[in-house]
Amino acid sequence: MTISNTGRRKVRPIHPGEMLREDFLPDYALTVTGLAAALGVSRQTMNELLRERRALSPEMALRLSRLFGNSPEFWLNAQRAVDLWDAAKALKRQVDHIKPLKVA
Amino acid sequence: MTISNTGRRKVRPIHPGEMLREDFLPDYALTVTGLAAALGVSRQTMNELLRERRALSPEMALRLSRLFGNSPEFWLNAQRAVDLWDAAKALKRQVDHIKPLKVA
DNA sequence: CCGATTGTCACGCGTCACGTGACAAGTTAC
DNA sequence: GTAACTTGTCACGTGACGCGTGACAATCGG
Repeated sequence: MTISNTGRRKVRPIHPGEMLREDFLPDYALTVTGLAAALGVSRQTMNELLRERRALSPEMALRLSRLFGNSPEFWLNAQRAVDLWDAAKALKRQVDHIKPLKVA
Repeated sequence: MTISNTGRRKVRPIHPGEMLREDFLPDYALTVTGLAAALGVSRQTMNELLRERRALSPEMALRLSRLFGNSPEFWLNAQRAVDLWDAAKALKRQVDHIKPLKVA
């Protein structure tokens, strides 16, 4: 089982901004400004993404996948993992009230 | 190759609201109101999702997966497909301007 | 026949991704 | 050594969107 299973993780999944900041920026020798320019977005947008202050949007996933040659799903998988982790944490009580339907 | 590959599809992927409306509602004999109540959300929220007027949120994916016994990823995969399809359509020109980096 | 339920609309609220403009600190050029 | 530029970051405003509430006509059940 690939540990990407949701809701069972104890620690918050890696934010895509951390991947960018820790791996991609150094590997490709890019600055925040340079990356923003290469993607065609504002420096502010990249800055906030790198600092994990905002989520990675589908549009951003498209741009990054084009630039780095990977898939948009790669980026969105990472974002979805943290989205689900955060949502599960916030909605745990409410979701627990939902009674699973019988298999019919 | 599973045809879930992104950007190559000619037709817009199935919206999760259509899945709910066409498959799950009939199979489980649920009404919009009944589903909303079972999930703990407002009728308006379910109505707009079923009519494909809004996207399926991570929170909603959690609720649905709990109710129907499938994974949140199942629902979010469907939503992501349409998000990417829409984004690719809207940003095509801008994304085409991005020059892929050399493999370094 | 009347009350409850159903699907849908209009409205307002809070959140969030994004761009623009500005700023201090650091770097480069001359 | 100073002037010009670049870098990361902050503050502000905007449009989009998920969600709940209240109201409505139509339908259904007792």
